[in-house]
Amino acid sequence: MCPRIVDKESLASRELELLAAALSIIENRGVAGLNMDRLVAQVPYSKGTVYSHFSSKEDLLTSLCIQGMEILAGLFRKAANYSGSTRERGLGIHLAYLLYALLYPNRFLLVISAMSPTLFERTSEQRKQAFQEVETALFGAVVEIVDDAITAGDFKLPDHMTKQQVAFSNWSMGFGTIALLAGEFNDCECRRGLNLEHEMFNNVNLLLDGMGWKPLSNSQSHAVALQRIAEEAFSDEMSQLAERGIRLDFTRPPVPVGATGDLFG
Amino acid sequence: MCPRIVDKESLASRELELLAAALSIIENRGVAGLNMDRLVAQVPYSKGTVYSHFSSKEDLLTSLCIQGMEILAGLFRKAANYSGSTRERGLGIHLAYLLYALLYPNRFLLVISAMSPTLFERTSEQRKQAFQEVETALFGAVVEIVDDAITAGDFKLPDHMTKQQVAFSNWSMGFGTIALLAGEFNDCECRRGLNLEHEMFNNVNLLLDGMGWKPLSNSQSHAVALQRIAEEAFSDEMSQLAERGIRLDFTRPPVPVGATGDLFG
DNA sequence: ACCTAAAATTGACGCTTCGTCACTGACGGA
DNA sequence: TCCGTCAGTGACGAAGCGTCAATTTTAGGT
Repeated sequence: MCPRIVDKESLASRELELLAAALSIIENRGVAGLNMDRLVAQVPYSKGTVYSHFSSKEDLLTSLCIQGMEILAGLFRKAANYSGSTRERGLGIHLAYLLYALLYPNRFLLVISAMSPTLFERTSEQRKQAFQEVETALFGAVVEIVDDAITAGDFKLPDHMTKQQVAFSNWSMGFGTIALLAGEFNDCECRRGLNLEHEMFNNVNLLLDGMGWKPLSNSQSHAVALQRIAEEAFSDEMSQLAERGIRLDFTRPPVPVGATGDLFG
Repeated sequence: MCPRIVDKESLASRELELLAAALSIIENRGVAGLNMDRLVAQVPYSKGTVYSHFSSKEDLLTSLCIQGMEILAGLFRKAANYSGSTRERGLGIHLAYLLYALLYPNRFLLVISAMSPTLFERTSEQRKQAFQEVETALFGAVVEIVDDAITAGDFKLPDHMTKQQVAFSNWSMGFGTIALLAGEFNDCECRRGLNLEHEMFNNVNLLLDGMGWKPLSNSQSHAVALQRIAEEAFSDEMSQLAERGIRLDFTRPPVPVGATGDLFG
């Protein structure tokens, strides 16, 4: 009359195990290479058990997505806690986003997939809600910095815009830049010569200047500030990147000229 | 020794027929609802014939994507030919992008899907090349306007940036804004109260101001200019939208306040 | 120690969908 | 009339998803 107790803890850890296995499959064989049979084969549980955690393959992918956004939230927190001007902290948020995309490219691509209804409409309601919660948390961190900037007088809300809208324009720019440049799969002529970290901060600084977020950009000064944030707030992430042969140096002159110069005249 | 002649023309028109059928399935039952058997059932050709046009389902989707980008290229041309200041023509490009996303939401979502390797890595080489060609054409149209702006003296290339990079930052902002707001599927709290057309031009004007593209923004004046471009260069598209109950009015005050105000303080 | 019943787990199976390939038949020349 | 070629066909094999009847495990109750 008193059957097995559902041990919440080991249940959660098993879910992590499943997610880790799924991610490793994706890393080895691409998202298309992930299928439930393969996952089951790689893990000491049966299909039924896997399906007791995730209502569908898409639910699993969304879950992986959420996990990634939680990592990103941690990075955002580091940026928000950085002691510097509000503009520097704003740059820090974008740096966090950039580091996330470079450290976990597969996870970033999953977010893009999650925008297509195909994926999202087949995830469980519960999971969708979790997704929105992390998203709100991420967004909230940005709004907070905008708020601080207003309080500090570094920045005045543009006409007819709310804090939320300002945060959103930053999000749009960050997301758009990374989405278009992430994934080497698509090395179209248009993008030849473009370099993710440089375009990211070119774009963001133009935007922040446009909204009058002080101190305004003198590319060189911002490059130096950025480099310091990277070293001080994100030393771990920077060295993880370095281990993979990716060395970010924001003080270096922007683009290795060539290749692109002639294309568009 | 002289078997059936491959009539290039009817071959091309059959391809259009297939694409139209595929799109109508997507419109009725979503991307997930599109499958090759259903397509074959809806069309007076057999599976084998369909597969002689498209090497895989993904190849078909990419093809649909390309077709959409060609439509977009047409809209870009209208914007580029508009007789007004270079900044107005720049706004026109973004307006074209917006109209495209509103008139053909399914096609826009396909572009997003196309960013995920899952889709792209399974399309034929030939199709990939076609994709890059349209993309380059689209991008070229933007670069051209940037060039005109420099020539006209409306705008000075920011330090260390090329025309290509400036065009790219516009693309990032436009794409990011639409991608995050398109698709009602994802109506997270963060986005409540945000309105695609207003955010689009808030964001773009901030960016253009940031790069010093004259005349600088006085939101009201730009709103009026935008409204005129919409009416003069895109009257067809505007009325198509109106038919579907979507009335764009850029001179209206930005956001129906409420809902969002309290959420982030 | 043994019984019992609910919960947890299993994996074979049914179903959908993709893409192929052996076949058909239409057509023009010999 | 016969032949060779090739567009077109659709039945079929392979692969993957998700289910559910059967089995095992667990922890009180006796």
